[in-house]
Amino acid sequence: MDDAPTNEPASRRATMKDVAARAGVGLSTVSRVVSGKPGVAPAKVRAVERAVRELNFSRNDFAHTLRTGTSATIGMVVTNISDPFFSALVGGVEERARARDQLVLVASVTDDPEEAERIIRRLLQRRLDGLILVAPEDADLTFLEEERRAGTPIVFVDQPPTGMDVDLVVVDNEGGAAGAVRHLHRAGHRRIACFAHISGRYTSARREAGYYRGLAEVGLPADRALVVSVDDEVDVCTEALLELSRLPDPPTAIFSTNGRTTKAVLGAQRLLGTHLALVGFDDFDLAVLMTPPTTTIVQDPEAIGRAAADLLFSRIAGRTGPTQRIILGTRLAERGSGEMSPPVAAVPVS
Amino acid sequence: MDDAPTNEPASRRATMKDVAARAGVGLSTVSRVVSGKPGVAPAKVRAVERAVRELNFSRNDFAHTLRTGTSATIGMVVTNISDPFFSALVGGVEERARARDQLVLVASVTDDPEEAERIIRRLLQRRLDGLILVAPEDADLTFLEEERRAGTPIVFVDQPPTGMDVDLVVVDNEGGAAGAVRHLHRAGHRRIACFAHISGRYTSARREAGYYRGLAEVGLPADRALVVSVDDEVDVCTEALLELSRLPDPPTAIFSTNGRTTKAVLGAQRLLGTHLALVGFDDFDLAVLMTPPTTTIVQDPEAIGRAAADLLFSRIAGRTGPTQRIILGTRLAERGSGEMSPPVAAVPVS
DNA sequence: TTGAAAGCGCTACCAG
DNA sequence: CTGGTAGCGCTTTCAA
Repeated sequence: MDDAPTNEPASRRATMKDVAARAGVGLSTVSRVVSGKPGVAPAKVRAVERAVRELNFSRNDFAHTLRTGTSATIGMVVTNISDPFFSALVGGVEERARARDQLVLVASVTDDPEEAERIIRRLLQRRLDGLILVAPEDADLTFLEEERRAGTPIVFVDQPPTGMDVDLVVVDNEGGAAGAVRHLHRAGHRRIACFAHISGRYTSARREAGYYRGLAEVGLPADRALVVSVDDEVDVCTEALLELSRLPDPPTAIFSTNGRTTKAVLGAQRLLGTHLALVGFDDFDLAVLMTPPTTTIVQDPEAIGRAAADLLFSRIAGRTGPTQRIILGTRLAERGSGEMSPPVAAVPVS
Repeated sequence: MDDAPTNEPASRRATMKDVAARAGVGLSTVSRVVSGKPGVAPAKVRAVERAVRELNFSRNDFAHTLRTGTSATIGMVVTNISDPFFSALVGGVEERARARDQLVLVASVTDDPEEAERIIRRLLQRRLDGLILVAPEDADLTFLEEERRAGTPIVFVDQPPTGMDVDLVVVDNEGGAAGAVRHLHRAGHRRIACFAHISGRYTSARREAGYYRGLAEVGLPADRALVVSVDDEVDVCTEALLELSRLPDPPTAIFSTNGRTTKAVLGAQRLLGTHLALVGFDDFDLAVLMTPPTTTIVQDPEAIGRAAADLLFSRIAGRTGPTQRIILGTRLAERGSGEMSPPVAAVPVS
């Protein structure tokens, strides 16, 4: 019946004005206390803090950002958040952002380049302090130049956009792939096939290039017949495996250019009952539980994320100068699947 | 020397005022065109659109939100974005949000309950339209009640907060676990161990309860000695396995309460060379490539995400009424690891 | 040390 | 149909 606060109605959120009224001080004083600015009498500080607590006040970030022009938020765009590689990447960025008390606005886009552009534009409307981006293949990202000029730092990860000079964090795809080939050669293999992901994404292409470089390094001839284009489907890999087996001089080992392809090859080999040696780019969870355990080229997605975040924050902090590209190394995790398989059967001599 | 735009300086971003000036119309007209409101002369619409393009204008979302009070953004808090389960969950939410042209602000928190509260508060300062939350264990979330009363819809997923009546989406943990036990019983197992995750998180506890229910359903006695607490470490699981094997009447099968534990058990069995039957809650990528392929209780994290998003959006749209809890079913993916292992060796009779 | 007041860029309500 | 104008909640001069 009276105006005592009942429980139901969605009570409007408290603003600084409310706090000021309650604490019996001016609006500016509240602002100063809330943002931790010095030069306020201790008594008033206490009064304000009490009012804040009582009113459950929390500053409206939108008003704050509108006024100051800085949002304490960075954006991140990945092509597929469900992919463990990308989610680990986000994890690395999150970690660094948290340390700086920044929020990360993550958007996951599909392969549709138009949609990617729409989402990125949406993100940018947020007047983010900066942006970390896995460039969607085929997307026209030139509008981002504009954005960078307007003052939003942008860092690309995993793969660079075409035709732009940008801050970038990638791994040494070529070096890693070459190392895989050297490893297989050392194990005695002379016919090494390459399963390249058909999409021809930047990383696959670099890794295929590394495959050729590795062959050259160990003095093996490059044979186009040994390079097949596949995707992550087991069927497709099975088909490719079959075709390879019909070659006059079939391969004894496979290098696969990415994690999903490696898993598909594993599935195909199981289906076919074949046991070609295998080294795959990208580590995965259960590699060690395969039979035999799968040797992989390991990259550290969290480290990539951290490096990208560090680079971005240094730009946000005002570092100028030429664009920077950071190339992270890879590591060979040797687990046995690269070895020459025994000539006939797997039955050990007892 | 003159004021022609050179390339270097970080040119201030265009505002509606700039667009209005350029197009020779009023500010309100620009606002109308930009937000697609009807009732503007076609000629002016075109003029504004041209100016927008020329100035590369994009609406400042902060000002928009400040004015309208709605941010077209929902928040999502997960405990570990790098976990494939949670990233798939986010993927499901993203999918639905995208369809509604909403952005998702994802924050990943650690196990530290204080930090979780800080991050959630930060998120809430953004005046989000709604929040989807995986309740961090042990965190005191009562301050969220306040928030809900202030009008921010909140949906919990995967596990409910303690002591709050909330909108919720979970899977039928108990039913799934009971199904696993029934499956093992059907395969002939009479001594079934349960590997429960030590943290005692909600899901593990529910699944352990389901294990007991399953035993009861098939008329098997509950034996506390068969229930062990483990984490995701291979060592710990190895130890547990060893201990179990020393029992006078050792188990012939294992039910494991979550994906990470299942993988650890797999690793432990490989280490020990044991081959107990195994059914694990949570599916994983390479289950089919294990030897034998691992039978799992499958839940669909993307479906959980979608359901949570739908529930949230219906609240945002104004649906009132009692809280709703949605329980999603699980599915048994039978792959062979639940079968009775052959009495002696795995060598087939030729 | 403090409060009043002028906006940040936008929307929505006016009167025309 | 259109433009002027009053704020959304906050920060930041500027005087007092």
